[in-house]
Amino acid sequence: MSSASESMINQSLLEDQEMFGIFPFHTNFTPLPLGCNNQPFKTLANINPSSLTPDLPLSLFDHHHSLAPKQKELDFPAHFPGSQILSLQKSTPNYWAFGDLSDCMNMKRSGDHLGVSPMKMKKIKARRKMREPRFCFKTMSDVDVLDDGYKWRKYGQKVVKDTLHPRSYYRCTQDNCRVKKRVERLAEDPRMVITTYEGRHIHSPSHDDEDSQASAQLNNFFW
DNA sequence: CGGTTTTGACCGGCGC
DNA sequence: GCGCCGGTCAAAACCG
Repeated sequence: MSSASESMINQSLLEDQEMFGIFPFHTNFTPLPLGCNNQPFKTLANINPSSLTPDLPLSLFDHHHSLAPKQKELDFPAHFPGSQILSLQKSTPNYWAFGDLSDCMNMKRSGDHLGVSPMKMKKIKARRKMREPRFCFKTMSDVDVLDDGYKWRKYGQKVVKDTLHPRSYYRCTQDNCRVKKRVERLAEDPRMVITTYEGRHIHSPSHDDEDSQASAQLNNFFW
């Protein structure tokens, strides 16, 4: 095993401990709650709003129950007119259900989303510990792949059981950036697109090389 | 010609 | 074990 892969493991462990994300989305999408729990997602920001373009608002999220010292809550709709909060939920006091789409869906399917047995939850946590940070959300959209400012290469497509629409798998095209996302349509409502992100970008979005100071500033907070 | 998509094969985890 | 299933690989096709 090379030292490179060792450092990759260390990095993924680090990333598991803190999960921040700035997620850009266009104003014509309608983010909706996933429905695992009624807990609203906290929105946080220490970003400079003037660095945001009107057609590409950014949202900053923290999936921990405690806030990082320098973060503060932000009224998103007011702060970014035309944009909407991505509504994401946590399933237990310190665990976010949206962190894993399949768990989320399993809970939903069983009709018992709050009643996950402690044993199962233990398993889920153990498994997740080894994973990159994740979150997912659903939007009403005609297009499958939402423009989030990053460049993606498709590396797979799969028909998942009991769904009509295939799931697509994407990887960030940037060298050494291991961020992945998957996109699928909801079987119950094909107007809905579910996007799941996994990992954090090691770079800012590439809206084709107009690399500004602002994006460099934001770099630390990107996925 | 280089980057991206397509698509069947492959593989590993999990439940039985 | 075995089979199912979701995720990934990789060769070929596609495309600008």
